[in-house]
Amino acid sequence: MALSSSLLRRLLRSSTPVSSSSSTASSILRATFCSSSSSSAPSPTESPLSSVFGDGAEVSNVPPLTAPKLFISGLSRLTTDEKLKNAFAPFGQLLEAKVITDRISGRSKGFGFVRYATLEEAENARQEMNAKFLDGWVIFVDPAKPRQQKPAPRPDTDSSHTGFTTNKTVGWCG
DNA sequence: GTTGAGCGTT
Repeated sequence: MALSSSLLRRLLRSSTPVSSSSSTASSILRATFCSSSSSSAPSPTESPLSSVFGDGAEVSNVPPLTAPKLFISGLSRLTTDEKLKNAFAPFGQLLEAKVITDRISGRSKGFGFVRYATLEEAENARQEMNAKFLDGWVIFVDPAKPRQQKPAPRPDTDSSHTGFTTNKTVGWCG
């Protein structure tokens, strides 16, 4: 089933810590893989959902990316741009790989961005690096949202200079 | 020196 990394993250993070304080991520991964593997759900009756989706429509495949830009979350605070770059380098040509760091504290915020040359490389890297270990933390790869669509919208054109002369034009016809 | 929600600077 197609599970958004965000949702997964929420569930994992909000869930109470396991008894083992050591391998928290391992259990998470195992749970993730187990859920997708165990398709032997004893359903007494046919699931209505399957009929809704119709035949031919498979939910197992995730929708393709719309941009070669990926949003990496779950990074360790020790992870830097270089580590991220080295981690996503063998999956394609990285046009840009940067870990977002707070300008005040100067440390990584825990997420970063990677941009590939083509969507194929991005998809490959995403499917290959999604829910993988990096610096001891499980990272999640998701399509990045556009930072700013239109930075400078210019609705006005002729009202450049402060229009005070317009008053004269009106003419109060007195 | 560090523990966890989220989308970056030019």
